[in-house]
Amino acid sequence: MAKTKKKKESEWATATNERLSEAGFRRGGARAAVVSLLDEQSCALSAYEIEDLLAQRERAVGRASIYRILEELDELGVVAKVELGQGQARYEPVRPDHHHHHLVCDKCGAVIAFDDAPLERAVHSISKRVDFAVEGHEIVLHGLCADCR
Amino acid sequence: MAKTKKKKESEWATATNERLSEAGFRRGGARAAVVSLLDEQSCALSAYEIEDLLAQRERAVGRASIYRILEELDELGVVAKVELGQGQARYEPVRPDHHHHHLVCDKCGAVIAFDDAPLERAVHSISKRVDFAVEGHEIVLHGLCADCR
DNA sequence: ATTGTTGCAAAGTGTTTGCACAAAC
DNA sequence: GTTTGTGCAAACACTTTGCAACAAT
Repeated sequence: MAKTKKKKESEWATATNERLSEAGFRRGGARAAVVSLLDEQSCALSAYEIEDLLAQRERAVGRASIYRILEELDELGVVAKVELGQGQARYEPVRPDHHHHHLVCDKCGAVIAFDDAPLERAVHSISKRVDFAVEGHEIVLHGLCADCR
Repeated sequence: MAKTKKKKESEWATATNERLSEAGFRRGGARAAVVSLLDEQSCALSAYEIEDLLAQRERAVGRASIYRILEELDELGVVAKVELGQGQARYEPVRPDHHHHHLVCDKCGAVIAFDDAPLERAVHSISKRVDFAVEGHEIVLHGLCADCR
């Protein structure tokens, strides 16, 4: 029993790898490392955070590759790019049953996820009302987190 | 009767100028031009759009000054800086009675304002529920506008 | 062997900062 | 006359692109 390195892979990583092969991508080491790291995340990471974490824990991946891979994953719809008003983008795995939004602390930059059914309902009902083909939405609440308050 | 240049100034510009004096700012030409331009806007402009419009219509203002002025106005709470996921910030006058959010076209970049009471209610109720001092919120719906669809 | 993938360095874009001069008080 | 405001250019931070080497098929 020697498989020490690989942690169990969740549904997201499995589905993502499947989508990647379907879309004709080859299995590259850098992409595998990014997918594996994202798979462990429940919330959004910035490209720099991904770079640092990969350098420490899995396998160093060049910054350009990280951005390229994240863009591919975003286009495939398996990753969501979110802009939380911090001057940088964040990326998180899309798990259809774990849709959520973010609280951002204006002091320390902490990002906290939350979800809310009435909010989703309100957004859905707006989507039907406007002369606009709504494909997605992003909701950011900002203020001070419990620690900074 | 020679006053050809000055258009009528709305409540927002009046209130903003008042806030500026209260806060100890002097009356500078660049800031006056930015305030006057924003005063005419109902929706958000980027720093570059502001620069271009000022160069054409009112009085050219250096880019650095524009950013500095917008930051001051944002800190005074009379301007809102909104990040719509377009890789640049946008700025709009804060009119308490005209709170709104944005639809962003992913194809042409168009920004359209909308408001919705149930949505605001949902956000307000979340604010009370979370362990976080919510100070503001930003809601962006993205997709395709009527023209691009 | 072919074609996609990766890393490096360079270029790009939006924003901020340092500093000297001009303007407001 | 002192202090703040402004413009320019340089510096910055994040992201994208060009290209040569590498790996997957």
